[in-house]
Amino acid sequence: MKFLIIEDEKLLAESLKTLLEEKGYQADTVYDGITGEEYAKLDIYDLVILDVLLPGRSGCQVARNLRSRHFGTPILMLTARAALEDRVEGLDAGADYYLTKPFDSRELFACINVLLRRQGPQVNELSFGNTSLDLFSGTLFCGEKNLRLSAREFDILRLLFQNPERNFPKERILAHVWGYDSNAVENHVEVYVGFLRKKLAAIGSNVRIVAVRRLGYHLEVEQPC
Amino acid sequence: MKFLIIEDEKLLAESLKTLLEEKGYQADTVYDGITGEEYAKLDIYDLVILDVLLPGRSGCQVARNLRSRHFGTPILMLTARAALEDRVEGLDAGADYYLTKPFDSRELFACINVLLRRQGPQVNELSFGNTSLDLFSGTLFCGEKNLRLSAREFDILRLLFQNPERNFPKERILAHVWGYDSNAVENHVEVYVGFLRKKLAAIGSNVRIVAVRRLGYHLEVEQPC
DNA sequence: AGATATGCTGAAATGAAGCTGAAAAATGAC
DNA sequence: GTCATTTTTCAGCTTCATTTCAGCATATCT
Repeated sequence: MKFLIIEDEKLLAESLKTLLEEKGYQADTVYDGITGEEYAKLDIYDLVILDVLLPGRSGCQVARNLRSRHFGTPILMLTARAALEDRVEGLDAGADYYLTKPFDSRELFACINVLLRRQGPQVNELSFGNTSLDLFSGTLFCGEKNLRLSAREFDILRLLFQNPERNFPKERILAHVWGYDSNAVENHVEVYVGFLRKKLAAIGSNVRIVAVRRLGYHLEVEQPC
Repeated sequence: MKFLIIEDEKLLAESLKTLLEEKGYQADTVYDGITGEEYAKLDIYDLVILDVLLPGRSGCQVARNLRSRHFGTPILMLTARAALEDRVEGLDAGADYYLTKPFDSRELFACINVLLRRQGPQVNELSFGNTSLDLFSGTLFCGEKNLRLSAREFDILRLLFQNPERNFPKERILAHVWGYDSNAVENHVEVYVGFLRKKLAAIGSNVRIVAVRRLGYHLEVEQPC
């Protein structure tokens, strides 16, 4: 679970990061709107904490830009400005919750829980075709057979299982699984897709990982002829 | 779109109902927690507006009971109690937003929009005629049939679907899809338009790609003769 | 009508994107 | 330390989306 904190008061940003890390979350901090928007666009975060008053580009503008590009991650907007107009503007810009400084850490965590909870009920198993992926054990099930996946294999397959029909470019898989700043190359994804295809075949799954050139990978259920 | 208002101040409940109906929503009002919970369990509402201080059963208790039964409808909690403890308790109980009375109607609608915005699966598509283009999967849908597009086909058709009636000169399509500095020639566009016309026909679409000499391509819905 | 420009199409060539097997390196358990 | 497993690297191979091209069709102009 990884958070992005966009907040120019470095002291507050760092104390937020510390708070989150104490709860076992990861967090990246950036200090201006333009950089923040770049980071958010990587689409590797589960929640964005966004200040309104920022150098470079206002939080509202950042939210609007992101939402216009169908950015789906929850945004928690944070600000000292309590005026009604600001709250309405923030929410209309695409924020999912508006919290006024100073706030209590319990309230912050209550909000975070709400936003993460709304991401859909906590499932512990994803299914597609005749196959399911156990999220706790990282095990692939198909009928009686099952197979343990390695960490990387699991991360990739979970991403695909979450949106089976959607195309995930290698670039995005790299950012999601290896991290945007890693020096992993696209061939890593190809190799792992190879591993996963073998494992799917080994348990007799009818799920296929299909490559669409330049657009990425997605899942399909094999059609019986 | 139907709302449930659980609020014991009848005056406020009715004015909320009126406000919502002015915006074209339907709303039912109930005045105590126990009845409210019964109504909510019908699971026919798109959003529940829930007061905290209620006769019969508190709003927090209602929310907790509902959430423990996997009640998924968004809950907007409404109250005069602004204390931190109350906000945290309300959110932890399962509310999705906590609004303090007195509130402005603009703020109320901003919240409602936030809560309704997140409903439904993440679908992102452009439609024209009887056909739609899924932007996540690069798939063309028409009735039951669907077809995946290649990267270039997808880029071109997305451009056309974004402004169906507008003419796009080949030169502009080249710049947009192949890039300004590419050495692609106009025949590439012609060839791809050919591919796309075949695919549109294959799924029975009534969308035509029409060429206007010198002006470019645009979309039209085929008129039945 | 004839000439010219523009758009359409099927088939073949090409090359970048993706695949694979094997080996090396890293990690972690014991 | 060993051994097993996972991850990374790499070079050669395959394949299919893209490109190329030649010829045909249709619109526009003189």
